[in-house]
Amino acid sequence: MWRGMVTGISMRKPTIQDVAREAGVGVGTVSRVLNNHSAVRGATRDTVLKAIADLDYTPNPHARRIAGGKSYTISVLLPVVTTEFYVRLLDGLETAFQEARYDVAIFPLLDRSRLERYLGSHTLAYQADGLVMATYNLTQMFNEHRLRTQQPTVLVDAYAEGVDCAFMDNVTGGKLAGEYAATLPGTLHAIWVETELDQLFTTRVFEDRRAGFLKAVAGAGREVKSEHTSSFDPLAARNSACTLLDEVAAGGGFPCTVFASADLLAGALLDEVRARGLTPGQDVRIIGFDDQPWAAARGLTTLHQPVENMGYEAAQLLLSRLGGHRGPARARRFEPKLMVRDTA
Amino acid sequence: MWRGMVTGISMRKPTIQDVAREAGVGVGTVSRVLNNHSAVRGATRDTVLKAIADLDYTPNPHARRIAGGKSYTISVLLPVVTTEFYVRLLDGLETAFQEARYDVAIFPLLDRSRLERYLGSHTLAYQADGLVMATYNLTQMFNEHRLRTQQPTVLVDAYAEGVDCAFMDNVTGGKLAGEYAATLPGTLHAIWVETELDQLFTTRVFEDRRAGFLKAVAGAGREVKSEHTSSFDPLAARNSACTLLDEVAAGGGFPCTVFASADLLAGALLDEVRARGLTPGQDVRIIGFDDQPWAAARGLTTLHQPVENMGYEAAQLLLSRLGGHRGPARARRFEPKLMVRDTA
DNA sequence: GCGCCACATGGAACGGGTTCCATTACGGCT
DNA sequence: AGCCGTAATGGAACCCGTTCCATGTGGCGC
Repeated sequence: MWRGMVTGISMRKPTIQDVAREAGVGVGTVSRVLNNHSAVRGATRDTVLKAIADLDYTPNPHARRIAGGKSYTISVLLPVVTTEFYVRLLDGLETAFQEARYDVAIFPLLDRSRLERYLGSHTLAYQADGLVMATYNLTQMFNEHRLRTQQPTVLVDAYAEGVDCAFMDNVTGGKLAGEYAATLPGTLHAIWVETELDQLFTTRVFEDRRAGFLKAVAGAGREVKSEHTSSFDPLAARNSACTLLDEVAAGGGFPCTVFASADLLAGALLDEVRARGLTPGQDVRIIGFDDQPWAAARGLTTLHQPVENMGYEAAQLLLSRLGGHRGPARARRFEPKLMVRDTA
Repeated sequence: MWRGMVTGISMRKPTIQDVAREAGVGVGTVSRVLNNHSAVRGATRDTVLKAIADLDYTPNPHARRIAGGKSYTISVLLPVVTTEFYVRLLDGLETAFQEARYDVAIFPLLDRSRLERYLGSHTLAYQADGLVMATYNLTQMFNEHRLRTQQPTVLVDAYAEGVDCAFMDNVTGGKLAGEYAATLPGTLHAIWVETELDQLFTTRVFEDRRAGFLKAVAGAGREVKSEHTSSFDPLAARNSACTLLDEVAAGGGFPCTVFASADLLAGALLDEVRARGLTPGQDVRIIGFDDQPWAAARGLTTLHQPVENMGYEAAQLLLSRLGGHRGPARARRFEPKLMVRDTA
């Protein structure tokens, strides 16, 4: 039920017929304008656009779907929607799909059973025209699903042969941190996140950051004095910060430089450094990773990941397939960027 | 594009026409069977259902929407989707709506700007046939939205005059905790969660639990020796546990009974009790609140909230409005249930 | 046996887009 | 001026359920 905004009088929601009549053209022309099927004269297009604006017309998405025989919907499968990373990823994805007049349906599937329920379900899986999967390793079930549905698919934050992918180059990220750290005075240290091994997700992130970091440091002729680990949780992060600082104090003392491979770790370290009356960026130089929203405010030197951009480009890969593009699988690699601020 | 499962040969997805032909009836009859419009003879219904099964037919939701002139979609607005509480709430909501052949669109809107963007948006807001709002306080904007769209609305985990509501009775929850705690030996203590005052959300939860608890304890002729607060975060919870235990040790000593008004607090307390070599359920009796998934495993005595049930009933309230029910706003109250386990 | 009514059923019209074919308009060429 | 080809355009047919009206059926009462 639609009601006119101004008058409050009940009136039908305008249809493409109304627009066509208002603009003095045929419905086909209006449809062509809406979908950018370019065979429309400029003047005609303007008339139509004016009529659309005048009537405050919005095309009915359901009618479009049934007429077009497509759902104009993309399924996005990801572990959770509330972390910084996925919020930004969705931002990029949604921007791109919106431009192309596709809807996005988001499925937060945190465990294998939910993922498999999705992949096995007719109703859900057949509904979409395309599939975006973030951070998942490809299971056997996925391959069956893909074969069955023939759905164009793109992987984000993951890599596999034979599928379009967009992923962050964490090795380069670690390398950038390492190269910069090698130029700083004092002993070198690192804290890594130890991820519980879940086959379901791509968990090479921290291994990659580590590989890049160690290689770069070694390449600069320096050595890493100590490496620590922590789980991804504030309490554990604070503990590992304590351990590290105790060790440095007991050893050669300050200054030192620490690559904290996630901003969560870097933040906890920063807290502990301050709590001990030490000066960040002087006694203890800290390089984080992620560029969380608070990082700039707290002056944290860290690696910024172009996550929105990655999402946008992933969507483009999928859209090109939906537009009929054939050819071998493509992979897009994205590089983090070092943001030098106060802490290092 | 739909492909037959068995043969792999490309074939059209079956339509209601196909079903009608297969069953030897008219399309109207098939539609009536699908929608339980009861004026169908039992035998005919069976024939139709068999045809549906044989053809593996699923109705096209988009066609249904455009033909029915409704979206058959309910918008669910909530702060986040990943916490235990909302996962369970959604479970109940989705069960009920699925039974009624309604789809659910979930909008996690954590801040005011996003909520207002939703409420102000034509496209989003008009799309749905009904609205479920969880945990939000009603803003001016909501009232305008409701007036404009005339959408049936139900509030969950919140209460307001003039709107259908379903909410958890935290006062009774606190009362149950208090009554039980009053029967236990030793001094009585409590830890409350201090919520930052956000006008956007209903944050009376802990006030209500406190009111119920204090009243019940007083009613049993006992007194609360000390009350503590903590923010909702593991680190702070652990700290407040330390403070409390220190205080008890310095005072009359053990045993004592603690009502930790959220399982997060109770868990941290349990950790600290164990860390100090004390025996939970003996030296320190702990009553939590929430019945998190791990609570049973760790033997935590706590209050279980029938959250799924609340979601289900909230959906029923909305569905009855969608079915044309008139009449004054109704409120459904749900009571937590005490789960006595090892810790108290 | 006849008339009625309630119930059951078939199917046309409809809803709002997309697609495609037939038609028109127009610029360019002889 | 006359002809042609192409770009632009109108609109019918179509997509797939729902709804509603007209038709058909059976049972019941007299």
